[in-house]
Amino acid sequence: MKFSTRSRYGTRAMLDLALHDNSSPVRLKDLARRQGVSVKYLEQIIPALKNAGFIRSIRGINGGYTLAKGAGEIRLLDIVEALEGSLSPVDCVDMPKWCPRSGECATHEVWRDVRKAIDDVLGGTTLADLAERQRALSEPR
Amino acid sequence: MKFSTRSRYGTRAMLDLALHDNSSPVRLKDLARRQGVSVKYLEQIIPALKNAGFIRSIRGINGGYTLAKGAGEIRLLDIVEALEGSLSPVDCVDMPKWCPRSGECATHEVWRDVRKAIDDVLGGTTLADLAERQRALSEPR
DNA sequence: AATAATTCCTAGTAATTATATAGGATTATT
DNA sequence: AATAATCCTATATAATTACTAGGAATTATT
Repeated sequence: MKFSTRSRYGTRAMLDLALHDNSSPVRLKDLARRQGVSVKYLEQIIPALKNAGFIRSIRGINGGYTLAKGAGEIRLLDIVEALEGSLSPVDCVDMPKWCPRSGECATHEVWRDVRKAIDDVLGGTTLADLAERQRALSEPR
Repeated sequence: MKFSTRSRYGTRAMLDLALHDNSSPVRLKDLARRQGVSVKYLEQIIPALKNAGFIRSIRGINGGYTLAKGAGEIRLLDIVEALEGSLSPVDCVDMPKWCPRSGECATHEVWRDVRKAIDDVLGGTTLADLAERQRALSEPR
């Protein structure tokens, strides 16, 4: 019941892009250095974010990545699901038929509740919210 | 981000024991048949529940398992953690030092919120609640 | 005392997933 | 033409998952 490093690194990458939004494209090299992840591994994670339509890439020299939408339109739920797959703690939540008991199983209902609770947290937080939290954390006091 | 079969089967096993509480000890054979799991696999899951103090075993012929406490005193959170380990979606939630960034990382806060949401659902549901839900589901209407 | 039915314990194993690394192809600026 | 970036595909390794197997220990019944 852990998120994979893909989700952790990928979410941090999205946050990094959000914080550098209104500047020139962010090079993978810089992103990797700031986040403490290898370029090669990030390179493998990024396509999922691109396919999901969250980021745009610019190739060639002076290339890099930028957000493809406003940070306020991207929910953390979407990011993590793009990287991790469904966040249902058991398969019967997404596919009731997957388990023949699901219709008459009380645990099924609880797993559904768990899923909803995760949805509410991650679905209620946008990348803009996350960036704001980050700025608050980094702010000198 | 899935529960293991240990958690799914183990929780169902606990529910089964709760539903057969005030009768003679439940044999693993019967439990396994009703839940559609092999005896051998359940045999491997059960010790975690016993070590956690949730069930009691009676050895020898006519042996089996019973709950060791009232169903109302056992939270699903405790059961799943006994079977699954910590439900924190990332290690930095339990061990902030595990990631050097945790003190200044906004994602850390969100992962903490996710953990809390799961805690609230699973910590707010006892085995007695689950059994009641199950009875309601099985009830003829 | 023997038998049978149960839990208990330890080890093994095949498949999958996680976490990367490697090498080179493609693209665009200068 | 050179350079610096993204893109694509393959490979490696370690850990985890989901079991299975075999037999030892225990206890009620006969």
